[in-house]
Amino acid sequence: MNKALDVQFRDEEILLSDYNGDGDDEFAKYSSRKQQEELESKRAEMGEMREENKRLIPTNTSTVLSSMEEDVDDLVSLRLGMRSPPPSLPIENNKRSGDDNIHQNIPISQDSQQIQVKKARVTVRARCDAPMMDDGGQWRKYGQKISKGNPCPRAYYRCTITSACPVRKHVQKCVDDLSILITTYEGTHNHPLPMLAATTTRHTTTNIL
DNA sequence: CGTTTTTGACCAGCGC
DNA sequence: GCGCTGGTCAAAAACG
Ligand SMILES: [Zn+2]
Repeated sequence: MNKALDVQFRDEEILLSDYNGDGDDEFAKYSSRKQQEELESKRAEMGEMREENKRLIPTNTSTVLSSMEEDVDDLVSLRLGMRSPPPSLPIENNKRSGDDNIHQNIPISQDSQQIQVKKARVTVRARCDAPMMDDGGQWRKYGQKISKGNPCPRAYYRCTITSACPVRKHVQKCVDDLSILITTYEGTHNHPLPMLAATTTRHTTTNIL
């Protein structure tokens, strides 16, 4: 149908590299969410743009292509659009009321594999001219550096929705296509994210579905 | 007046 | 040990 979007989707893969999982559940959830979000955006591009979506993407058309990258190992293989729900892992959705669900049940060194699932890292490649796309979150820039192999500087942001949110993100222009922004989210929020959820044809319920 | 951005300083890790 | 690089801090400026 609408091939439209003159945007050339390079590839739509979700890039998700996860490192230690301090609560992989959360991480997974987060990722899913993020992906979903991205999907929404993408869909928006597709033409299903809804007001809410518009809200997310104000003035720039951003094509979101996510890519998946398993750095360490495939501890978690999340796939956009086709998530495989853990068989016996109901995940209570975000019952983060306590917010510290803490991973007390960490699978003890799974088979001596590297247990480095602690920090979630989600990289999203989006096409947009604006210096930064609005993902619906609140971020405070805390630094900027010019990397060596890149003409463009990299900006560092930190989540300010709550005072103690460990989530950081940094955006950088792609070297190949200056029109593409690479946004990398790192960490997991410890508070409910506003936004998202609306539109949803699906119930707001947290999904996981 | 509170918040965010800007920007150089500062620091830790790494390679030599 | 030294210098380079990437990442963060923090003071001042810029905004609303
Ligand atoms: Zn947050």
